[in-house]
Amino acid sequence: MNTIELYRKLLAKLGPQGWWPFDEEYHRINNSDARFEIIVGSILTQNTAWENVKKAIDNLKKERLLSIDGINKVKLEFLEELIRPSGYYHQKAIRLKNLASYLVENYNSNLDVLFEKELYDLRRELLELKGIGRETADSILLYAGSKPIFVVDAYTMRLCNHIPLYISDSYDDVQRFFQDNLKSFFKDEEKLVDVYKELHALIVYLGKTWCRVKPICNTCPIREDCNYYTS
DNA sequence: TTCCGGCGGA
DNA sequence: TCCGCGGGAA
Repeated sequence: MNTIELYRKLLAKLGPQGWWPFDEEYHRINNSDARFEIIVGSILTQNTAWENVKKAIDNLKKERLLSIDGINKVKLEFLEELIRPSGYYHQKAIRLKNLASYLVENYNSNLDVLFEKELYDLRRELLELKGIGRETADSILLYAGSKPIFVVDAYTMRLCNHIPLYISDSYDDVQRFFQDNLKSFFKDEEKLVDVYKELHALIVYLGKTWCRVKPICNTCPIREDCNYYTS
């Protein structure tokens, strides 16, 4: 079992996951607000079930506040109220407003300028912001910016240990492992970005459904390749 | 009760 | 490295 096989097997068994920006809606309206929505989602979903994030995003849409200027102008207390379903709403409201004001002041609310920056320069820059750690920064870069960077999360770590695919507790090491493997196989950068997007989504689904803290191995789609099940 | 597409602070 | 943050659904 290697990263390529993992990708192929998960895609074959589970199908494409339809994460951003695979939705037709995001292809159709490939504008700044759509990209900003991905950024907002990546912050709201921090340790939070996606269903709850959707409610928060719907609330923002309903109030027509799901834009850089909208978040920048809205009162903090009202923003908290709108995003309450996504949990941690005090800190997440502050994180959103920090980010929005940062985008207004430094990029004149223009995400195209933001994503023109070199990948790792921009990554360092995003990590400076309060409320954006490695996973959130990488989600923003990959899903909103279509930059070639692989998102690692708790599921990825667990899966790597169970198979085992690569043993490490280091986010950076696991990320480098996936990227080195996949980019040597998928030479075309656009394809590589799509693989990064899809594989992370597939791993999340796998982790949410089978490879949990208490794994449900007997129906897991990759149990035959996993040492955790076969031993 | 558990778990969720983490993060900052100490 | 551990802890608080937090609502919603199973």
